[in-house]
Amino acid sequence: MPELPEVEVVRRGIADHVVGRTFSHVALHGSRVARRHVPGPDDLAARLAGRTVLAADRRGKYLWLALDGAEALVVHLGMSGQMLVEDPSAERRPHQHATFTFDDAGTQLRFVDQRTFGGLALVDLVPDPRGGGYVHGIPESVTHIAVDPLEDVFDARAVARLMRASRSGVKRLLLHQGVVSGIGNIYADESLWRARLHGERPAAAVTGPAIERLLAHVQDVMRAALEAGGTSFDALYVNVNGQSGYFDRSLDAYGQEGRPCARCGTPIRRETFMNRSSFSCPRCQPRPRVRRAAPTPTG
DNA sequence: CTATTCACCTGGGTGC
DNA sequence: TGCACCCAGGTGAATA
Repeated sequence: MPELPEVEVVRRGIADHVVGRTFSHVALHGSRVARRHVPGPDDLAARLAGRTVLAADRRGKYLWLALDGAEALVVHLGMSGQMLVEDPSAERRPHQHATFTFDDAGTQLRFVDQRTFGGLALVDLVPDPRGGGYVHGIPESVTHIAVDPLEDVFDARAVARLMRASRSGVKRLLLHQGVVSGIGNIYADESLWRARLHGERPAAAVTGPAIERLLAHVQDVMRAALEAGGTSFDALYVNVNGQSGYFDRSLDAYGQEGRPCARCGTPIRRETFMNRSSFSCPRCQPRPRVRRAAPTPTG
């Protein structure tokens, strides 16, 4: 599943191939891929033709191509989206929703997405209200997304303060893209394991320094995953050349149900949380004590 | 206002 | 072999 490190691998791959090139023709296959582009798919395809790519940028899990004319092609990979750089003569792939052809007759850019949770939109570029180092600004539709842990302007103390002001548990907050962006289920579980915190611990009951340590683990695990080319369990996540990352070999918690904890040997448990799975060590990450709002009447 | 739940989507896996 | 069902999960609209 593409979380920040996987999207960053894709961004780098795209940047190498498309920055400085000009679209000659964009074909959208079906209308769903452009459902977030309000004027519709025909408008999107028409307005992309002739535009030059100035940069490939990213915040959290949002990826965009900054274009001339102060607009950006925003790409969200959803759960299964891929951006592939391929020869125009290559056969069209199953679930290929968009084909970007350039005026130099070189490689094509293709958007492939099996589950179609991802999508494309053309959005105005505006100054970043959060002060990130984006030369071309950020898409207006990304302004509600928080700074991600790998940005220079990431402020762990500020995020810890925000988290501790909430009544939610730490995992729910890690997954909230308006608090800190780029974290999904995999890196949330990995960071919580490293920090020895159960995800359902109320953030308000964790000390500020402990939250900051948790966020430092988020940064560490994401940097390590990036170095390994990202995490993938199957062919759904691939880089622009169709290759898989291998960080899944380094996971300590996520997907490790029944395997011994690398610290203490206790079998990793799987719990249901927010209609998803959470993986943790029962010994290193004890569940929080259940707190009652009021004493239970006894008879 | 905040917090939580649910719809969206498809292929691979499993149980009968 | 077939078929029903479950599961993965990021996002944002809907709901409490």
